[in-house]
Amino acid sequence: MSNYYRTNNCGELRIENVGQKVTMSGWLATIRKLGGIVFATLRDHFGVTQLLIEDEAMLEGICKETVVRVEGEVLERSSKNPNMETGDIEVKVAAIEVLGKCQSVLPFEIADAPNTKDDLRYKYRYLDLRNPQNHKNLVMRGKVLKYIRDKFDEMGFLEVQTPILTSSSPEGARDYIVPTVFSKGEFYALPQAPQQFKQLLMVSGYDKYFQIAPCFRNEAGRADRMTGEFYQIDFEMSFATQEDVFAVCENFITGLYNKFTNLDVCKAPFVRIPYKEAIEKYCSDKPDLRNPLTVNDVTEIFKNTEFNAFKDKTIKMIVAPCEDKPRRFYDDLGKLIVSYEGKGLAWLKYDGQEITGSIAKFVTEEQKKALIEKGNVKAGDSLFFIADTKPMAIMLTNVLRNALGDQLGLIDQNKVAFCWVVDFPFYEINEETGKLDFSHNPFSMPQGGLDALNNKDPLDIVAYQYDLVCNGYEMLSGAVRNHDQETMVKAFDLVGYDQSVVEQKFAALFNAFSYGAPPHAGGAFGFDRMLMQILGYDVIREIAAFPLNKNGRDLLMNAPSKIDEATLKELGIKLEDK
RNA sequence: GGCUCGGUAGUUCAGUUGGUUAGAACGCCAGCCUGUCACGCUGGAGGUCGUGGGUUCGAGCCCCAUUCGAGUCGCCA
Repeated sequence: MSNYYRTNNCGELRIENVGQKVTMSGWLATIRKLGGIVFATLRDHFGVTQLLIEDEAMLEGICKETVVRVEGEVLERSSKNPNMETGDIEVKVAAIEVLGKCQSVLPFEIADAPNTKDDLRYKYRYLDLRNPQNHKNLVMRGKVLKYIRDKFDEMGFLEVQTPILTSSSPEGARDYIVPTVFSKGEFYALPQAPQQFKQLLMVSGYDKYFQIAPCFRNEAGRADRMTGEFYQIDFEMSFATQEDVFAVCENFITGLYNKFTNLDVCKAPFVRIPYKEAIEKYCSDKPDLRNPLTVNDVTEIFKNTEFNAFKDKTIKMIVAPCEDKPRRFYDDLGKLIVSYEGKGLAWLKYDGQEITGSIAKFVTEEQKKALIEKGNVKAGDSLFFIADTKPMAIMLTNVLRNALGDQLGLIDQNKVAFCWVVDFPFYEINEETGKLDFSHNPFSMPQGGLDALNNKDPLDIVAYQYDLVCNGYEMLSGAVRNHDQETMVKAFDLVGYDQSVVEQKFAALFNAFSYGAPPHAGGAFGFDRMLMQILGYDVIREIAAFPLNKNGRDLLMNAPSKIDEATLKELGIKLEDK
């Protein structure tokens, strides 16, 4: 492409172009005046090229980040810069034209953008994105999106766009609601996920669907969780089993990570860990398998203890090599546990001969022996104990395991460890009501089907429900769906809902299943979180073009914002006085 | 909604037990400088210390309230 503005972009000129007359346009990234001679750099989407300006007067009134068009000749540099792709050449400028003026004082320096406070960066995101590293992240996002579309296409999936304006869903997160002039007092909701639509597409016979789907949840964000809106790689397959889904995902995800990272990606098929085992072994349903530490349940060993802190508690133990760790190390871990509302952290040390430590005097010789055997304790190991109610003990032990792995340097940052967590329980006892409730997705298929629902203890039923976990992050959640009306009615019956409730709450899907639904299964990857990991960030907003802050505020466009009285009236909305 | 941390120059930060005129680096402006690439040197401008109260002879610093931001818990099937 060659036009008035440019014959070449700022990233492409090399030594073989020396002697050519060129025109280039871009932003003046740096200006270095040496007296009589000026070096500047010109930056665009493609790269950076050095300009040589022999008459300082040509830059009169022009400051950094001004958009200019320059004409000149490509020269070989007398002092080359091996750190620059275009570092062998420079363009000797014959003429400069200002295309876009710039203020002399910027809110922050472009080169230093990543070190600026986030709120300022997002208010001036268009400047922040000029920073070459930040700029590249968005380019990578585009490339990853293209890879995903190509790959799913290649695997036989059809991309279908499902509605953004839809109805409020009765479960899950809070919805964003949207008023309309067509019907005062009624509202659309933005989809939290295209769940029902994609299942309906299976009923329509599209066989394999996918979508890079915008999803909306009216909940506050976190460092690793987008506020408001985010994207899922959503897919569904007809006539597919759980294993078919796993094969598709493993093929896709290993290909993706191998193409876009230099990390050591574990080979497919990935380890499958039943939910129950994950909780026992790691105290987590999303274990970081790079962390070699595992959990021992030692409740039995302390069954008759006189130690008050352990009495009638669930007691979990982690054994970790902590030789040479100072007292402070243990105290800080204790503080961490307390910050999660734990009572504290008990610990012991083993030197090969003796067991000592904070709670040693409360532990009998017999118990010490049993602990050493149970935890396969070696000289130099420390034993950490969490004693609490069962749910708290599990939560706290997970915190402890992650902290130990991190602080003892046990986690290989170069590795990508995937695993499937499978066989999630279908039902659980609701903590508040004490009644039976769905533990996850009421639409997933209970293993054993109708027969299991009729004949098994509900708490023993597991679902064809699965999570793909990567380095401790939940990367995908999915299920084999329940596509049978009778089974669905029974599933809801067990938690006390009669058929009318199902018909009412999930009318479209329930009705559709009465017109011939294929067995189907699928899932959805969290796209943003995946990309964050691929690009090596731990703040998810970094990899979105124009992110909301954690409170859902768009600092650049100033959204959400008030709307005028006339519009409100048209929508039939009255605001409460504050 | 709870808890923790933070808001001082355009930016990133320092600011001692409360005590003269609130500092540094980078950036900006001016001058000098012909091979820089984090150019260099000299000088200069730039601050309602988030906001509102209070304590005190005196507050960037202590107290109360409030607001904004970050992290986290709740929440996110």
